[in-house]
Amino acid sequence: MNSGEALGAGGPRSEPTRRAILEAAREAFAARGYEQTTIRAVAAQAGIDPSMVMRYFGSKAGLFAAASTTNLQVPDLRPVPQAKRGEFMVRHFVERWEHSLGDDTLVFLLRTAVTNDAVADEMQAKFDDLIKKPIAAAGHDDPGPCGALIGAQLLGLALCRYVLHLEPIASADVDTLVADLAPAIQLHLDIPRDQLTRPGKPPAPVK
Amino acid sequence: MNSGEALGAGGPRSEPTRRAILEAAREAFAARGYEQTTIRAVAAQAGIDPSMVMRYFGSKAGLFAAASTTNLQVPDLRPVPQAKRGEFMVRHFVERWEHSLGDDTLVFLLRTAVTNDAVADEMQAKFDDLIKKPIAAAGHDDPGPCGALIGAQLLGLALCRYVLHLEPIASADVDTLVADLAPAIQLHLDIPRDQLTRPGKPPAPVK
DNA sequence: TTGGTTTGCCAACGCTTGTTGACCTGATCG
DNA sequence: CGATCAGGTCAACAAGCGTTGGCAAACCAA
Repeated sequence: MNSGEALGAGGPRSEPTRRAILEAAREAFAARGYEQTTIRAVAAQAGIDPSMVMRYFGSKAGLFAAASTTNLQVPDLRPVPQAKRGEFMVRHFVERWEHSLGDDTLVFLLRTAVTNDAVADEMQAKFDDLIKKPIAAAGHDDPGPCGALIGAQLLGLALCRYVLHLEPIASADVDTLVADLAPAIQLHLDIPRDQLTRPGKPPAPVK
Repeated sequence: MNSGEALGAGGPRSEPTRRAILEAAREAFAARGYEQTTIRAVAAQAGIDPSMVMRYFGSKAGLFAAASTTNLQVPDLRPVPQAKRGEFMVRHFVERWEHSLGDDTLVFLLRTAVTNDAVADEMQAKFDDLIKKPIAAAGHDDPGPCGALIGAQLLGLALCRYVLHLEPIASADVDTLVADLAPAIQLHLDIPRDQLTRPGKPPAPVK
């Protein structure tokens, strides 16, 4: 939209405020979702005036876009032996999620992706990078459907544990979770995909 | 809060309007979530005045509560042979979700449960009835963790297919989905749970 | 010291929201 | 026929929202 990034505050002296706003924004977006989060509340949490948020990020949407750029850590499956890749993936994501509870990135993304279609698209791209690409790089035949199935399972876990607080998943410890989910993930990595998620397969309606 | 349900319109002549409001409300809540849905929009869709919604349901929260009471169909696993129960459960839920796209109950619940804690609690109770109870009735040893894991997987599927529109899950046909997910569900039904999700197991920290 | 730029606060704008109360209308019933 | 009353409309309220423009103070280069 805008070419020059002509936002109000660009000087080096404004960095602390900028970071305070972003931190408050991420926390608020994670706690209450996009619509329910108010610029006034973010500004109050950051200890400055609401108009400052506008000067720094242009609009509420701009603030959200700035707050949702995250540095993701992509797992490398290649050195992991085939039979242990399921467990490795589950542990990788769950441990990252556990440690990122400070900045709330995951809940923040999940809460908003569900309400906001643009964020949902962005999340799809993110999951392609995070799941399908490593699977493809590890030499899997069909990373598309396989990655989607694994992604669905991990997202379901995240949803139940961090957003819905569904017991006993919400209060299980990490090792238990990994032990429980690893076989199912491994199954999707191992299973030969002769008849599975492919467009245009010969229809064989059971009913 | 109120003891006598003293809402404005209770006569039999108001039934069509009441149903029109509820249908419009479910559609709107499913499409846009709780906060984003306005009483004015619901009223317009139902072809009446916003104040009528207040007379019928008291408040926006009351409208939501009325719109979210649904009749769920609990699967009966007992006549299904053990080895086919995974496939049966996946098919049962996916087919119900596919056919309920007319009234949007599922998306409606998912969208709101993510933003609204009270709805999340309600959803947990609903999933207990829908998943854990049938598993327990079928004689499973440990329906709690097992049901939660299956629930997480099914919720992940629903989230990816109906809310996030994650490809290729979003546009896969039902039979493909069932074939893909059934083994993983079956795995959770079959697996012996010696070391799994139990509180108070001896801690064996890997790290 | 001077002068311009940056950082910030304040007060207000226009708008939408949920909600309310006064008024109309048409069916029902004595 | 006239009274009654539920079902429905209309206009307005107070509150909260994102957003804007003006103005004070702090900073830094000259």
